[in-house]
Amino acid sequence: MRRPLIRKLEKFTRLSHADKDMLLRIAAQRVRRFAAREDIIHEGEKPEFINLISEGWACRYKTLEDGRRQIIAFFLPGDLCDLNVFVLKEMDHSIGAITPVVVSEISRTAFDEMMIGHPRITQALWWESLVAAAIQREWTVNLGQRDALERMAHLLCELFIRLEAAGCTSNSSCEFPLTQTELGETLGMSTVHVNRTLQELRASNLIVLRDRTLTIPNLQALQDVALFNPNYLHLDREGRHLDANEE
Amino acid sequence: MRRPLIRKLEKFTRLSHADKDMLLRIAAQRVRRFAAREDIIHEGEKPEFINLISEGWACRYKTLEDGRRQIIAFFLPGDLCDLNVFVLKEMDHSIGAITPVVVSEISRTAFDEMMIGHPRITQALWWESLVAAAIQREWTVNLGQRDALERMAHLLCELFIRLEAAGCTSNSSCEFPLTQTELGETLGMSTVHVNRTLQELRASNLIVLRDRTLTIPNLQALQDVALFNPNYLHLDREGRHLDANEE
DNA sequence: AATGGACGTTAACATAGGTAAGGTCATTGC
DNA sequence: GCAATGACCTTACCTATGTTAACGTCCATT
Repeated sequence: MRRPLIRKLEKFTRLSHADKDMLLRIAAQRVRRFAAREDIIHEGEKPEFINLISEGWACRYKTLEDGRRQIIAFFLPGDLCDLNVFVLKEMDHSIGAITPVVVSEISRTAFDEMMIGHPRITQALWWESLVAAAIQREWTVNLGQRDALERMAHLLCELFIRLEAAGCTSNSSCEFPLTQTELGETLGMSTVHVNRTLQELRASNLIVLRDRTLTIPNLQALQDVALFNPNYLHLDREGRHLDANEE
Repeated sequence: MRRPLIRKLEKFTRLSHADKDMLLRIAAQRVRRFAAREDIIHEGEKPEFINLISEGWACRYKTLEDGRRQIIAFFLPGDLCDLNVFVLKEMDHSIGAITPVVVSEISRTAFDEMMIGHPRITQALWWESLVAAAIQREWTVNLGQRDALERMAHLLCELFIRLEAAGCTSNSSCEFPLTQTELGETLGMSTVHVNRTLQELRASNLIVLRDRTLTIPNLQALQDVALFNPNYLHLDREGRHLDANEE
């Protein structure tokens, strides 16, 4: 097992054996599987669990009355849905599987237990949720200011770096299950223009994308095209905040 | 004093006198004033406090290397910056005043104290931060899927309803200090097109905007143009989650 | 009263990106 | 084997929005 969550959290802080055991135990408690394209939670439902994506890709999305769909976020292996979601009465959006997905449901009690007994995990989870918020903000910038080519390049950089943090890349390649339609729904552009844009990135040798595999031969070059600044992912380990709970 | 934070939190839950006193006391501890256009926090700084906007409007924003600026969020009276911000090493964006602004700085200790002694407040603050996240998601939808007219209408609906929750409206009017440039930086469009779009909304009698005052004669009509669904603001009091901490 | 800046407005023109339509290729089911 | 489907790709055409450049108004400053 690749344990993407642990792998990712360790980008931020060191976890003890007890911490890691706890995380593994919680992730094993209630496991559910979903087929590709299936909804994990529907808009309007009352959330009962925090969902942890253990395997596969999922997304948040919202659909307007007239059918337009916007993908709001991607969940990659090791990603969690909102920690505090219990506070809300109902979901204002849906979460759907992109590939076949394995999800661990974390109950409120299990979560509270963990918060009390494992301050290191708690802090790491807050970090992870702040990073998720930072990503959402960066998407706002992406949609508001960047043109199609920059936007696409930016998304690819972000996904690649996040996959790397979860241990889901090898060299300069990763699995890339998104269809051009989904890319369009993410970046606010038509599939036709997604296609044009991908062609352009291919022609400049910035990406190789074939058979659901993405290769980025020169990440820095792609970042330059995208005006990509990775600071919002807060991945530098120095960022951790050492406090009295230090073991 | 209008106490916009208390007013807003009471949209979600009932607060005891002790709760309200606590909030007032914390808000009075460290007060700072900023001039219009002044930065409250710069990208790159280490955040030391949670900022509460007591009076005036502020915004989060990010600037790309080449100067393009995107406003990522607005802070209206009663709004808080990220609760958990202490966890991060440095700000990945800036916060700037739009109007002259009064800010209460909340220290980590004050915040922790409050979390321990006032579970009702704690819960209400988590609610407020989940709503902020929901707003950010809705902005993603706005920028990704809606055209200029819908986008503008949507923003105006959201701001008006949020101001209402903070007690900053009278009838169908509110102060509206944003310049057309700032609207453009928010909605990802040129100032010229902002102007065209506002003209169009005026011509349809959907808004009156003059002398920094916005009037929305028929909010429902504006919502219809915007495909605006207020559920993401989670303002219905029934939404509160009553748990063992009930007093 | 003159100057300058911030903001709003308008017009003429340019273009990024949308729409519609249709084609290829692989996969699946009958 | 053939129809149906879904992903991808392409072309031709069209439009929403950007760009540039004027110009007007209102204030604050001198």
